[in-house]
Amino acid sequence: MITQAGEYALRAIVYIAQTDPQMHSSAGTIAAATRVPQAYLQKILRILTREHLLVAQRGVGGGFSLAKAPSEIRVLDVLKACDSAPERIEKCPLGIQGHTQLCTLHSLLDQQIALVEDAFSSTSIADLALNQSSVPLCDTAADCLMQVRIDKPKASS
Amino acid sequence: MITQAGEYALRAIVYIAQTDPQMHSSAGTIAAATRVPQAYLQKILRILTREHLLVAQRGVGGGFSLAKAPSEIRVLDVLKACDSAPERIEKCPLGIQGHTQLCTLHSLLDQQIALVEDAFSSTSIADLALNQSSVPLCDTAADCLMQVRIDKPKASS
DNA sequence: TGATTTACAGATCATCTTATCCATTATTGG
DNA sequence: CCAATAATGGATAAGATGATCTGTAAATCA
Repeated sequence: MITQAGEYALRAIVYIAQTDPQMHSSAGTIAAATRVPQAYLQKILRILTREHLLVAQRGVGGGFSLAKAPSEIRVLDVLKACDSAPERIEKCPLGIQGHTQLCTLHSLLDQQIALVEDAFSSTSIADLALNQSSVPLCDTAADCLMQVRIDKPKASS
Repeated sequence: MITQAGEYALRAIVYIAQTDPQMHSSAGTIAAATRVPQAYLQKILRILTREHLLVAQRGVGGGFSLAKAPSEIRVLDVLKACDSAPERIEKCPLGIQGHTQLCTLHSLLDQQIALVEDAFSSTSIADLALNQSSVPLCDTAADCLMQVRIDKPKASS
C-alpha cells in the first residue's frame, strides 16, 4: 500500500506531534520510540526537513520538530515527500494511442487509488496524534527517553 | 498500490477472458497485446497456471486459457497468486507488547487496505472483460495477432 | 577555546523486484 | 521420424528500495 519509507516517515512525524512542541526530538530518540533503524530514519528525517515538514536543530538539545501545526500537515503531504503517495492513473498504461478513456480494469484500479488518496488527503497529523480517545503509536515518550539513556553509559577511560 | 507483476497478471487474464474460450493464447500473443515484456510475462503466466487460474497447453496451437469461468475468478485471487494483494495490518507493526489494539495511524492505514481488499474481492474478471458498454483493455485480438505475425519473417538460410 | 552533541552528506552494501536469456520438454503436423 | 511451436526451468543481470557506515559541519556548554 505504502512504502517502508512512507510508513517510517509517518511514524516519526506522528511521534513528534505527540511530544512537547517546544522540544526537539533527536533522530536517536525517534528511532528508538518508533522502532525504525536509526541510520535509515535519519535520511528520511532529512527529506522531511528539506520538504519543510520538519525543522532541524543541530547540537546539544537539538533534533527535529514540526514546521507547522499538526492540523496543517496532511498524511498525503508526508507520503508525497518521500515518494510513497499513491499515484492516480492518468492515461492508458499500455500506451495505446486513442485510448483516451481508461479501460474497465484500469478504471477499477484508479478508483481505488482515488479513494485512498482522498482519505490520506483529508486526514491530518493532528487526527492521528494522541488524545483522550486514541491509542498511542508507541510507548510513552518518558519510556523511550529512559531507554535511550540506559543504552549510553558514561565512558570511563 | 499493486506491484508490476500484479498489474501484468491482471492485464493477461483480462485479455484471455476477452478471447474465444475454446482457443489458447500464446505468451507471445498476450505479451504483444498487453504490452508486457514477453519473457517476464511468461514467468507470471507460469505462476497463474501453478495457482490453477489458467491452464497451459504446449505445442502448436497451444498457449493459455482460463481454468474457470471469468465470473469465478476474483481480482483478489489474481493478485494473491503473484504476492501483490494488499495485506491487512493484523498487529502492531512496531512489535510493542501489549499493543493489542492498532494505534490511530495504523488503524487508518488498515482501514484503507480493507476497503481496497473488499473492492478487489467483490470484482471478478467477468466484471472487467469486454461487453457492450465497456472500454477495451487493448487493441482488438485480430490486430494483436497480425502484429505478432509481422514480427516473425520466415528464415531464409 | 575545546569537548560533546547532533544533524548532514555521500559512499557503500544488501535485498527484492523486474527483466532477460538459454537450454529443455512436451505437443502438433507433415 | 523430423521439424516447428510453445510452455517450462533455471541462471543471471539490471534497477529500485531498504539499510549501514564513516566522516564532516554546526551548535551548545563548560
